[in-house]
Amino acid sequence: MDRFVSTFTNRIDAKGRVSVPAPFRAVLERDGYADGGALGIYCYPSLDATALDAGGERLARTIDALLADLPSYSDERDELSVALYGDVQVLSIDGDGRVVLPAPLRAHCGIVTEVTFVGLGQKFQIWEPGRFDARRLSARDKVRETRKLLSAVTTPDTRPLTPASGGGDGQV
Amino acid sequence: MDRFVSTFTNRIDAKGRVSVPAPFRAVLERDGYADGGALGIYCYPSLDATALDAGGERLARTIDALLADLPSYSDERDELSVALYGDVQVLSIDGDGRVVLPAPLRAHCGIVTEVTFVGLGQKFQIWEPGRFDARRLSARDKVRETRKLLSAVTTPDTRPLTPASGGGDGQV
DNA sequence: TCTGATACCATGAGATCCCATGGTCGCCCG
DNA sequence: CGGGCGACCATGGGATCTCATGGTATCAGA
Repeated sequence: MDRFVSTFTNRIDAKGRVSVPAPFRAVLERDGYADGGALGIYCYPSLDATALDAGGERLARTIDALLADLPSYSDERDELSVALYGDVQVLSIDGDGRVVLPAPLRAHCGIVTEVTFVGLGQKFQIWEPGRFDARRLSARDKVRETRKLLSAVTTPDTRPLTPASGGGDGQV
Repeated sequence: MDRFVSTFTNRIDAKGRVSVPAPFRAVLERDGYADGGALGIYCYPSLDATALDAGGERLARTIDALLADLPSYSDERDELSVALYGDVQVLSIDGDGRVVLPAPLRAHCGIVTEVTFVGLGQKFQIWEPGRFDARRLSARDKVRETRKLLSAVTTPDTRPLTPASGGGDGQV
């Protein structure tokens, strides 16, 4: 399976366009087409970070799967759908491999002139470079602490240790 | 599969016309024709929310399927039929991609000059922008609450290793 | 004839596409 | 081993087209 891996920082132009890193585009192409025939990415504000979450068709299917379990015509389902689909934007990738980041999404992460793409395996995130730096540092510390904790205590509670990941993240 | 995704706010004119967002129209076109050859949408007041539910042919078939499960001539089925079919209107889309929202439907959601279209995957909803804002916030909170539950249930497989990422955050 | 509704037309702003440029990396040939 | 050639990729700008929105004309029913 192809994954989104490593980080790239690209410049945003006056029209709000950014090049999606070529390796990410390659993954998206295998992943399916998110924009009715053309290549595109699903993108939405992260719930607990000042960043955007993004991915391809597979990400969308994950959301489908979440909602499929809930009964049709329940208010609960509608409400979750609002958050899961209502906040999502489909950014279509143009012939040059770029997407337009709409102003509201940029505002959510404080993006001005540069954006950092961060591979997270199944999906990737979009950050303002400065904020991501800070995040990265604090996350490293956290991972170290956690590791000590885990090795000290014999029973790792809930979740398997994944070296680079600080928490149980990963699917929508 | 095509989904209704993201939100759009459009202006309503003196005749009660609104443009259906172009991406939604694209989905409807693939979805089938709801108005005997011309493009149209099924639309009815939401059961639980001050909004309208709307969709194309697929939505209609979903309702059919729902009713088919209930025993014929049962009270429950009759009630549900009335609730689901009784208030349904077929709004036909004109050559410019607009529909006319009848006054009763507008009244149900408190719509005056602007309407917000919210993609919910299989269907979409029509809101008065102000009321939708509130709904959106509560929906986001709800997802936050439900998230652990969801990820516990739905974690497929794939916890890919993400070398470059420090942040173990960022799911939905 | 009057009224309400539907279809047709016009326009401006925003988004999309296409082409051009510069820089970097890898490869091949000298 | 070094130099040069070519491909790929990020970036900028200009032209074109789509879309939302307002207005006018046409039609049917009352």
